[in-house]
Amino acid sequence: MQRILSTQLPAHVGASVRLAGWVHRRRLLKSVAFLIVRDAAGLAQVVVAAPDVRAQVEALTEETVVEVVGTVVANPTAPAGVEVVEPTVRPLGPPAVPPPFDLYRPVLAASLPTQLDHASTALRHPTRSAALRISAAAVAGFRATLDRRRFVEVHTPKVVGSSTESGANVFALDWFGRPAYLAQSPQFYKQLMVGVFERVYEVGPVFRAEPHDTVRHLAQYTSLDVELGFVTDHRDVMAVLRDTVAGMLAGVADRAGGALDTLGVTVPAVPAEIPAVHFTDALAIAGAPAGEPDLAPAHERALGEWARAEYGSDFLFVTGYPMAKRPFYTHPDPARPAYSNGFDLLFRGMELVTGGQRLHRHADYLAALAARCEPVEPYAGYVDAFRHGMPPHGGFAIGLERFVARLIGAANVREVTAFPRDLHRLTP
RNA sequence: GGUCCUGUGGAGCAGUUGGAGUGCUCGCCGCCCUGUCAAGGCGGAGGUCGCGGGUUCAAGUCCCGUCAGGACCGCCA
Repeated sequence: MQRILSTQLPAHVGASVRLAGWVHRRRLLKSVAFLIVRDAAGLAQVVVAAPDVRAQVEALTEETVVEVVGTVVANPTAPAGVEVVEPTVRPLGPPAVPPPFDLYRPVLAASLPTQLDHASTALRHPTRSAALRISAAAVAGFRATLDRRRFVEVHTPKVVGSSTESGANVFALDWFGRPAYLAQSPQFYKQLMVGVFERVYEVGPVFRAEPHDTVRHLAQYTSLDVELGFVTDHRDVMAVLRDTVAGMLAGVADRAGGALDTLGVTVPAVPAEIPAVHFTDALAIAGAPAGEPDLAPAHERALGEWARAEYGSDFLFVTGYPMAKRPFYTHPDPARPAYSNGFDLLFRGMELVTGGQRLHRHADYLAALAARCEPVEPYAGYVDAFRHGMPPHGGFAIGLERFVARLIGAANVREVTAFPRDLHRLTP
Protein backbone atom coordinates (compact mmCIF):
# COMPACT_ATOMS: atom_id res chain seq x y z
CA MET A 1 0.00 0.00 0.00
CA GLN A 2 1.41 3.32 -1.08
CA ARG A 3 1.97 5.94 1.58
CA ILE A 4 -0.15 9.11 1.39
CA LEU A 5 0.33 12.48 3.05
CA SER A 6 -2.01 13.93 5.64
CA THR A 7 -3.44 16.52 3.26
CA GLN A 8 -4.48 13.78 0.80
CA LEU A 9 -6.84 12.10 3.29
CA PRO A 10 -10.04 13.79 2.01
CA ALA A 11 -9.49 12.16 -1.39
CA HIS A 12 -9.42 8.68 0.17
CA VAL A 13 -12.58 8.59 2.29
CA GLY A 14 -13.74 5.00 2.69
CA ALA A 15 -10.40 3.56 1.63
CA SER A 16 -7.65 1.92 3.58
CA VAL A 17 -4.50 4.06 3.63
CA ARG A 18 -0.98 4.10 4.96
CA LEU A 19 0.28 7.22 6.75
CA ALA A 20 3.71 7.81 8.19
CA GLY A 21 5.17 10.61 10.26
CA TRP A 22 5.94 11.82 13.74
CA VAL A 23 3.79 11.49 16.85
CA HIS A 24 2.76 15.12 17.17
CA ARG A 25 0.54 14.60 20.19
CA ARG A 26 -1.51 11.93 21.93
CA ARG A 27 -4.76 12.69 23.71
CA LEU A 28 -5.77 9.78 25.92
CA LEU A 29 -9.34 9.57 27.11
CA LYS A 30 -11.09 6.68 28.80
CA SER A 31 -12.83 5.06 25.84
CA VAL A 32 -10.95 6.58 22.96
CA ALA A 33 -7.48 7.90 22.25
CA PHE A 34 -6.38 10.34 19.57
CA LEU A 35 -3.04 10.05 17.88
CA ILE A 36 -2.06 13.15 15.93
CA VAL A 37 0.50 12.28 13.26
CA ARG A 38 2.58 15.03 11.65
CA ASP A 39 4.14 14.59 8.22
CA ALA A 40 5.66 16.87 5.61
CA ALA A 41 2.24 18.15 4.56
CA GLY A 42 0.53 18.68 7.91
CA LEU A 43 -1.39 16.84 10.61
CA ALA A 44 -3.66 13.80 10.56
CA GLN A 45 -5.93 12.56 13.33
CA VAL A 46 -5.94 8.84 14.07
CA VAL A 47 -8.67 7.45 16.35
CA VAL A 48 -7.65 4.55 18.56
CA ALA A 49 -10.31 2.42 20.28
CA ALA A 50 -8.96 -1.14 20.33
CA PRO A 51 -7.36 -1.85 23.73
CA ASP A 52 -4.22 -3.45 22.32
CA VAL A 53 -3.52 -0.55 19.94
CA ARG A 54 -4.29 1.93 22.70
CA ALA A 55 -1.70 0.28 24.94
CA GLN A 56 0.78 0.63 22.13
CA VAL A 57 -0.01 4.31 21.66
CA GLU A 58 0.23 4.96 25.40
CA ALA A 59 3.79 3.68 25.31
CA LEU A 60 4.83 6.05 22.51
CA THR A 61 6.46 9.39 23.21
CA GLU A 62 5.94 12.55 21.21
CA GLU A 63 8.21 12.78 18.14
CA THR A 64 8.49 9.01 17.74
CA VAL A 65 8.34 8.06 14.06
CA VAL A 66 5.39 5.79 13.27
CA GLU A 67 3.52 4.19 10.41
CA VAL A 68 -0.27 3.96 10.58
CA VAL A 69 -2.56 1.85 8.41
CA GLY A 70 -6.29 2.42 8.79
CA THR A 71 -9.53 3.44 7.17
CA VAL A 72 -10.31 7.03 6.25
CA VAL A 73 -13.71 8.29 7.38
CA ALA A 74 -15.31 11.69 7.04
CA ASN A 75 -16.23 13.15 10.42
CA PRO A 76 -17.29 16.77 10.97
CA THR A 77 -15.94 16.67 14.53
CA ALA A 78 -12.44 15.81 13.33
CA PRO A 79 -10.12 18.82 12.99
CA ALA A 80 -9.60 18.32 9.24
CA GLY A 81 -13.08 16.87 8.60
CA VAL A 82 -11.50 13.46 8.06
CA GLU A 83 -9.75 10.98 10.30
CA VAL A 84 -8.27 7.50 10.26
CA VAL A 85 -10.05 4.80 12.28
CA GLU A 86 -9.34 1.19 13.30
CA PRO A 87 -5.64 1.68 12.80
CA THR A 88 -2.64 -0.50 13.19
CA VAL A 89 0.31 1.47 14.50
CA ARG A 90 3.89 0.45 13.85
CA PRO A 91 6.81 2.41 15.28
CA LEU A 92 9.54 2.91 12.69
CA GLY A 93 12.12 3.51 15.37
CA PRO A 94 12.65 3.46 19.12
CA PRO A 95 10.60 5.85 21.29
CA ALA A 96 11.86 9.39 20.72
CA VAL A 97 13.42 11.45 23.48
CA PRO A 98 11.04 14.44 23.71
CA PRO A 99 12.60 17.87 23.06
CA PRO A 100 12.66 20.41 25.92
CA PHE A 101 9.69 22.32 24.47
CA ASP A 102 6.21 21.42 23.24
CA LEU A 103 6.09 21.19 19.46
CA TYR A 104 2.33 20.59 19.45
CA ARG A 105 1.41 24.02 20.81
CA PRO A 106 0.45 26.78 18.37
CA VAL A 107 3.38 28.91 19.37
CA LEU A 108 6.83 27.67 20.24
CA ALA A 109 7.28 29.06 23.75
CA ALA A 110 11.01 28.42 24.14
CA SER A 111 13.40 31.38 24.01
CA LEU A 112 15.47 31.80 20.86
CA PRO A 113 18.72 30.53 22.44
CA THR A 114 16.91 27.40 23.62
CA GLN A 115 15.44 26.88 20.15
CA LEU A 116 18.83 27.34 18.51
CA ASP A 117 20.50 24.96 20.95
CA HIS A 118 17.92 22.34 19.94
CA ALA A 119 17.53 23.42 16.32
CA SER A 120 17.04 19.92 14.91
CA THR A 121 13.75 19.58 16.78
CA ALA A 122 12.74 23.24 17.13
CA LEU A 123 12.68 23.54 13.34
CA ARG A 124 9.97 20.87 13.27
CA HIS A 125 7.53 23.37 14.76
CA PRO A 126 5.15 24.53 12.00
CA THR A 127 6.04 28.20 12.47
CA ARG A 128 9.76 27.54 12.20
CA SER A 129 9.53 25.20 9.21
CA ALA A 130 7.13 27.64 7.50
CA ALA A 131 9.83 30.31 7.53
CA LEU A 132 12.25 27.89 5.85
CA ARG A 133 9.65 26.93 3.25
CA ILE A 134 9.17 30.62 2.47
CA SER A 135 12.92 30.98 2.16
CA ALA A 136 13.08 28.09 -0.31
CA ALA A 137 10.16 29.50 -2.32
CA ALA A 138 11.83 32.92 -2.45
CA VAL A 139 15.00 31.38 -3.88
CA ALA A 140 12.95 29.43 -6.43
CA GLY A 141 11.26 32.70 -7.46
CA PHE A 142 14.66 34.39 -7.69
CA ARG A 143 15.98 31.72 -10.04
CA ALA A 144 12.80 31.56 -12.13
CA THR A 145 12.71 35.33 -12.64
CA LEU A 146 16.32 35.55 -13.77
CA ASP A 147 16.22 32.39 -15.88
CA ARG A 148 13.37 33.94 -17.86
CA ARG A 149 15.61 36.95 -18.51
CA ARG A 150 18.50 34.89 -19.93
CA PHE A 151 20.65 35.00 -16.81
CA VAL A 152 22.99 32.06 -16.23
CA GLU A 153 23.52 30.61 -12.78
CA VAL A 154 27.18 30.40 -11.80
CA HIS A 155 29.11 28.86 -8.91
CA THR A 156 32.17 30.69 -7.72
CA PRO A 157 34.85 29.72 -5.17
CA LYS A 158 34.09 30.13 -1.49
CA VAL A 159 37.75 29.84 -0.58
CA VAL A 160 39.85 32.66 -1.98
CA GLY A 161 43.42 33.85 -1.85
CA SER A 162 42.77 37.48 -0.98
CA SER A 163 39.99 39.43 0.65
CA THR A 164 37.31 40.87 -1.63
CA GLU A 165 36.54 44.13 0.04
CA SER A 166 39.24 46.04 1.78
CA GLY A 167 38.67 46.73 5.42
CA ALA A 168 36.20 43.93 6.01
CA ASN A 169 37.26 41.12 8.31
CA VAL A 170 37.78 37.71 6.79
CA PHE A 171 38.02 34.20 8.17
CA ALA A 172 41.53 32.97 7.56
CA LEU A 173 42.29 29.32 7.00
CA ASP A 174 45.10 27.07 5.97
CA TRP A 175 45.06 25.97 2.32
CA PHE A 176 47.73 23.30 1.90
CA GLY A 177 50.10 25.46 3.88
CA ARG A 178 49.18 28.74 2.22
CA PRO A 179 46.99 31.46 3.73
CA ALA A 180 43.45 31.53 2.36
CA TYR A 181 40.14 33.13 3.26
CA LEU A 182 36.45 32.30 3.21
CA ALA A 183 34.81 34.41 0.51
CA GLN A 184 33.01 37.48 1.80
CA SER A 185 31.22 37.95 -1.50
CA PRO A 186 31.24 36.54 -5.04
CA GLN A 187 31.66 40.13 -6.24
CA PHE A 188 34.83 39.80 -8.32
CA TYR A 189 33.88 36.46 -9.85
CA LYS A 190 30.38 37.47 -10.84
CA GLN A 191 31.82 40.55 -12.58
CA LEU A 192 34.31 38.38 -14.44
CA MET A 193 31.49 36.06 -15.49
CA VAL A 194 29.66 39.02 -17.03
CA GLY A 195 32.51 38.88 -19.54
CA VAL A 196 31.37 35.34 -20.38
CA PHE A 197 27.58 35.29 -20.18
CA GLU A 198 26.63 38.99 -19.96
CA ARG A 199 24.07 38.14 -17.28
CA VAL A 200 24.75 35.91 -14.28
CA TYR A 201 23.44 35.13 -10.84
CA GLU A 202 24.55 33.04 -7.91
CA VAL A 203 22.93 31.67 -4.79
CA GLY A 204 25.49 30.84 -2.18
CA PRO A 205 26.96 31.35 1.25
CA VAL A 206 29.17 34.29 2.13
CA PHE A 207 31.25 34.73 5.26
CA ARG A 208 31.80 37.86 7.33
CA ALA A 209 34.16 37.80 10.29
CA GLU A 210 32.88 41.12 11.57
CA PRO A 211 32.00 41.19 15.26
CA HIS A 212 28.48 42.50 14.70
CA ASP A 213 26.31 41.04 17.39
CA THR A 214 22.88 42.17 16.22
CA VAL A 215 19.50 40.76 15.19
CA ARG A 216 20.31 41.32 11.51
CA HIS A 217 23.87 39.98 11.24
CA LEU A 218 25.19 36.48 10.70
CA ALA A 219 28.77 35.37 10.20
CA GLN A 220 27.51 33.14 7.38
CA TYR A 221 24.48 34.11 5.34
CA THR A 222 23.01 33.35 1.95
CA SER A 223 23.67 35.97 -0.69
CA LEU A 224 21.52 36.21 -3.82
CA ASP A 225 23.93 37.81 -6.25
CA VAL A 226 23.14 39.24 -9.68
CA GLU A 227 25.37 40.96 -12.23
CA LEU A 228 24.52 42.09 -15.77
CA GLY A 229 26.36 43.73 -18.64
CA PHE A 230 25.47 46.37 -21.23
CA VAL A 231 23.68 48.68 -18.83
CA THR A 232 23.45 52.42 -19.30
CA ASP A 233 23.84 53.07 -15.61
CA HIS A 234 22.60 51.89 -12.21
CA ARG A 235 18.97 52.54 -13.12
CA ASP A 236 18.96 49.55 -15.47
CA VAL A 237 20.19 47.45 -12.55
CA MET A 238 17.49 48.83 -10.28
CA ALA A 239 14.82 47.84 -12.82
CA VAL A 240 16.09 44.24 -12.81
CA LEU A 241 16.20 44.28 -9.02
CA ARG A 242 12.59 45.47 -8.88
CA ASP A 243 11.48 42.59 -11.09
CA THR A 244 13.61 40.12 -9.16
CA VAL A 245 12.09 41.08 -5.81
CA ALA A 246 8.61 40.94 -7.33
CA GLY A 247 9.47 37.49 -8.74
CA MET A 248 10.69 36.29 -5.35
CA LEU A 249 7.45 37.40 -3.71
CA ALA A 250 5.44 35.76 -6.50
CA GLY A 251 7.42 32.59 -5.90
CA VAL A 252 6.55 32.75 -2.22
CA ALA A 253 2.86 33.26 -2.97
CA ASP A 254 2.83 30.41 -5.52
CA ARG A 255 4.86 27.81 -3.67
CA ALA A 256 4.50 28.63 0.01
CA GLY A 257 0.86 29.61 0.41
CA GLY A 258 0.39 27.18 3.28
CA ALA A 259 3.42 28.56 5.07
CA LEU A 260 2.11 32.11 4.63
CA ASP A 261 -1.22 31.01 6.15
CA THR A 262 0.57 29.32 9.05
CA LEU A 263 2.35 32.57 9.84
CA GLY A 264 -0.57 34.85 9.01
CA VAL A 265 1.53 36.73 6.49
CA THR A 266 0.36 38.44 3.32
CA VAL A 267 2.83 39.17 0.54
CA PRO A 268 3.34 42.90 -0.02
CA ALA A 269 2.89 44.47 -3.44
CA VAL A 270 5.96 45.75 -5.25
CA PRO A 271 5.26 49.08 -6.99
CA ALA A 272 5.76 49.01 -10.78
CA GLU A 273 8.44 51.56 -10.09
CA ILE A 274 9.92 51.52 -6.60
CA PRO A 275 10.28 55.06 -5.25
CA ALA A 276 13.85 56.30 -5.17
CA VAL A 277 15.49 59.14 -3.26
CA HIS A 278 19.01 60.47 -3.57
CA PHE A 279 21.24 59.98 -0.55
CA THR A 280 21.41 63.72 0.12
CA ASP A 281 17.60 63.92 0.18
CA ALA A 282 17.39 60.77 2.28
CA LEU A 283 19.48 62.42 5.00
CA ALA A 284 17.07 65.33 5.11
CA ILE A 285 13.99 63.07 5.18
CA ALA A 286 15.48 61.00 8.00
CA GLY A 287 16.41 64.11 9.94
CA ALA A 288 20.12 63.30 9.83
CA PRO A 289 22.85 65.96 9.68
CA ALA A 290 23.65 66.95 6.07
CA GLY A 291 27.30 65.92 6.31
CA GLU A 292 26.70 62.33 7.42
CA PRO A 293 28.56 59.80 5.25
CA ASP A 294 26.04 56.98 5.77
CA LEU A 295 22.56 56.15 7.00
CA ALA A 296 22.24 54.78 10.52
CA PRO A 297 19.67 52.03 11.23
CA ALA A 298 17.42 54.60 12.91
CA HIS A 299 17.53 56.69 9.74
CA GLU A 300 16.67 53.66 7.62
CA ARG A 301 13.68 52.96 9.82
CA ALA A 302 12.53 56.58 9.43
CA LEU A 303 12.91 56.32 5.65
CA GLY A 304 10.89 53.12 5.64
CA GLU A 305 8.03 54.85 7.42
CA TRP A 306 8.31 57.79 5.04
CA ALA A 307 8.06 55.53 1.97
CA ARG A 308 5.04 53.83 3.52
CA ALA A 309 3.30 57.14 4.22
CA GLU A 310 4.34 58.97 1.07
CA TYR A 311 4.11 56.21 -1.55
CA GLY A 312 2.32 53.34 0.21
CA SER A 313 5.44 51.28 -0.56
CA ASP A 314 7.27 48.75 1.60
CA PHE A 315 10.29 49.31 -0.64
CA LEU A 316 12.49 52.36 -1.12
CA PHE A 317 15.63 52.90 -3.17
CA VAL A 318 18.32 55.18 -1.79
CA THR A 319 20.68 56.15 -4.61
CA GLY A 320 23.88 58.14 -4.89
CA TYR A 321 25.72 57.03 -1.75
CA PRO A 322 28.97 58.96 -1.29
CA MET A 323 31.89 57.35 -3.12
CA ALA A 324 33.90 57.44 0.10
CA LYS A 325 31.64 54.82 1.66
CA ARG A 326 31.48 52.50 -1.33
CA PRO A 327 34.02 49.90 -2.47
CA PHE A 328 36.68 50.80 -5.03
CA TYR A 329 34.94 49.10 -7.98
CA THR A 330 31.93 51.45 -7.62
CA HIS A 331 31.15 53.65 -10.62
CA PRO A 332 30.84 57.36 -9.76
CA ASP A 333 27.93 59.54 -10.83
CA PRO A 334 29.34 61.30 -13.92
CA ALA A 335 27.47 64.48 -13.01
CA ARG A 336 28.50 64.48 -9.32
CA PRO A 337 31.71 62.45 -8.95
CA ALA A 338 31.67 62.61 -5.13
CA TYR A 339 28.51 60.50 -5.25
CA SER A 340 28.18 57.00 -6.68
CA ASN A 341 25.97 55.20 -9.12
CA GLY A 342 25.33 52.87 -6.21
CA PHE A 343 22.10 52.20 -4.38
CA ASP A 344 20.57 50.39 -1.44
CA LEU A 345 17.10 48.93 -1.39
CA LEU A 346 15.31 49.31 1.94
CA PHE A 347 12.54 46.82 2.74
CA ARG A 348 10.34 48.02 5.60
CA GLY A 349 13.12 50.19 6.93
CA MET A 350 15.96 47.67 6.75
CA GLU A 351 18.81 47.54 4.26
CA LEU A 352 18.02 44.50 2.13
CA VAL A 353 20.10 44.97 -1.01
CA THR A 354 23.24 46.84 -1.99
CA GLY A 355 24.05 47.35 -5.64
CA GLY A 356 25.19 49.70 -8.31
CA GLN A 357 27.06 50.27 -11.50
CA ARG A 358 30.67 49.06 -11.47
CA LEU A 359 33.75 50.42 -13.13
CA HIS A 360 34.46 48.59 -16.40
CA ARG A 361 37.66 50.25 -17.74
CA HIS A 362 41.04 48.94 -16.65
CA ALA A 363 42.47 52.43 -16.22
CA ASP A 364 39.60 53.36 -13.89
CA TYR A 365 40.45 50.42 -11.62
CA LEU A 366 44.09 51.44 -11.42
CA ALA A 367 43.06 55.01 -10.61
CA ALA A 368 40.50 53.91 -8.01
CA LEU A 369 43.02 51.72 -6.19
CA ALA A 370 45.68 54.44 -6.37
CA ALA A 371 43.24 57.00 -4.95
CA ARG A 372 42.72 54.70 -1.96
CA CYS A 373 46.44 54.04 -1.60
CA GLU A 374 45.82 50.35 -2.20
CA PRO A 375 48.30 48.13 -4.06
CA VAL A 376 47.15 46.47 -7.27
CA GLU A 377 48.96 43.15 -6.71
CA PRO A 378 46.36 41.46 -4.45
CA TYR A 379 43.69 42.24 -7.04
CA ALA A 380 45.77 41.50 -10.13
CA GLY A 381 43.75 38.51 -11.33
CA TYR A 382 40.61 40.58 -11.08
CA VAL A 383 41.81 43.94 -12.37
CA ASP A 384 43.71 42.43 -15.32
CA ALA A 385 40.47 41.03 -16.71
CA PHE A 386 39.33 44.55 -17.45
CA ARG A 387 42.11 44.88 -20.02
CA HIS A 388 40.40 42.28 -22.14
CA GLY A 389 37.13 44.07 -22.82
CA MET A 390 34.32 44.33 -20.30
CA PRO A 391 30.95 45.97 -21.00
CA PRO A 392 29.43 48.63 -18.75
CA HIS A 393 27.82 46.55 -16.04
CA GLY A 394 26.32 46.49 -12.59
CA GLY A 395 24.60 44.25 -10.13
CA PHE A 396 23.33 43.72 -6.63
CA ALA A 397 23.23 41.28 -3.73
CA ILE A 398 20.14 40.41 -1.71
CA GLY A 399 20.50 39.10 1.83
CA LEU A 400 18.17 36.10 1.85
CA GLU A 401 17.74 35.87 5.63
CA ARG A 402 16.96 39.55 5.90
CA PHE A 403 14.43 39.28 3.11
CA VAL A 404 12.58 36.43 4.80
CA ALA A 405 12.81 37.97 8.26
CA ARG A 406 11.34 41.24 7.04
CA LEU A 407 8.68 39.44 5.02
CA ILE A 408 7.33 37.39 7.93
CA GLY A 409 7.98 40.01 10.60
CA ALA A 410 10.65 38.03 12.46
CA ALA A 411 12.53 40.15 14.97
CA ASN A 412 15.79 38.25 14.45
CA VAL A 413 17.34 36.75 11.29
CA ARG A 414 18.21 33.70 13.39
CA GLU A 415 14.49 32.82 13.48
CA VAL A 416 14.56 32.20 9.72
CA THR A 417 17.97 30.49 9.55
CA ALA A 418 18.11 26.75 10.10
CA PHE A 419 21.53 26.63 11.75
CA PRO A 420 22.76 30.21 12.23
CA ARG A 421 26.45 30.96 12.50
CA ASP A 422 27.34 34.06 14.47
CA LEU A 423 29.87 35.49 16.88
CA HIS A 424 28.95 32.99 19.58
CA ARG A 425 27.34 30.08 17.78
CA LEU A 426 29.23 27.38 15.89
CA THR A 427 26.95 24.47 16.85
CA PRO A 428 24.64 22.80 16.16
C1' G B 1 34.35 46.68 20.24
C1' G B 2 31.02 50.40 23.47
C1' U B 3 26.54 51.13 26.66
C1' C B 4 22.52 48.89 29.17
C1' C B 5 19.64 44.57 30.79
C1' U B 6 18.96 39.33 32.26
C1' G B 7 20.73 34.39 34.54
C1' U B 8 15.65 30.85 39.87
C1' G B 9 13.35 22.41 38.59
C1' G B 10 12.90 20.04 31.52
C1' A B 11 10.35 24.99 29.16
C1' G B 12 8.45 30.06 30.20
C1' C B 13 8.20 33.34 34.33
C1' A B 14 7.26 35.69 39.66
C1' G B 15 9.95 36.42 44.13
C1' U B 16 8.61 43.80 47.35
C1' U B 17 12.69 47.83 51.80
C1' G B 18 17.85 41.54 52.78
C1' G B 19 14.04 38.10 57.34
C1' A B 20 10.40 31.85 59.02
C1' G B 21 8.88 26.96 54.29
C1' U B 22 11.80 29.59 46.77
C1' G B 23 6.07 30.38 44.21
C1' C B 24 3.16 30.21 39.38
C1' U B 25 1.93 28.25 34.33
C1' C B 26 3.28 24.31 31.03
C1' G B 27 5.68 19.67 30.57
C1' C B 28 6.91 14.87 33.19
C1' C B 29 5.01 10.48 36.52
C1' G B 30 0.41 8.07 38.76
C1' C B 31 -4.96 7.79 39.01
C1' C B 32 -9.77 9.48 36.85
C1' C B 33 -12.60 11.12 32.45
C1' U B 34 -17.25 8.47 25.61
C1' G B 35 -14.55 12.66 20.86
C1' U B 36 -10.29 15.36 22.14
C1' C B 37 -8.70 20.13 19.21
C1' A B 38 -2.85 24.12 23.28
C1' A B 39 -8.40 18.55 26.01
C1' G B 40 -10.18 18.44 31.30
C1' G B 41 -10.07 16.80 36.91
C1' C B 42 -7.19 14.95 41.34
C1' G B 43 -2.46 13.65 43.35
C1' G B 44 3.07 13.31 42.97
C1' A B 45 8.25 13.82 41.69
C1' G B 46 11.85 17.21 40.19
C1' G B 47 15.77 23.29 42.01
C1' U B 48 23.91 23.51 44.29
C1' C B 49 18.60 30.33 42.79
C1' G B 50 24.97 30.45 36.42
C1' C B 51 29.96 30.18 39.00
C1' G B 52 33.64 32.31 42.69
C1' G B 53 34.49 35.73 46.51
C1' G B 54 32.74 39.65 49.91
C1' U B 55 29.24 42.63 53.33
C1' U B 56 25.67 41.01 57.23
C1' C B 57 23.08 37.93 63.01
C1' A B 58 20.80 36.63 58.18
C1' A B 59 21.74 36.96 50.76
C1' G B 60 17.68 34.42 45.21
C1' U B 61 17.73 39.74 46.91
C1' C B 62 23.32 44.17 48.34
C1' C B 63 28.84 44.71 46.52
C1' C B 64 33.18 42.85 43.45
C1' G B 65 34.92 39.41 39.87
C1' U B 66 33.86 35.79 36.20
C1' C B 67 31.02 32.96 32.58
C1' A B 68 26.60 32.69 29.57
C1' G B 69 22.45 35.03 27.10
C1' G B 70 19.64 39.40 25.26
C1' A B 71 18.79 44.71 23.49
C1' C B 72 20.70 49.17 21.36
C1' C B 73 24.92 51.49 18.94
C1' G B 74 29.25 51.22 15.69
C1' C B 75 29.28 48.42 10.82
C1' C B 76 26.83 45.76 7.16
C1' A B 77 23.33 42.03 3.37
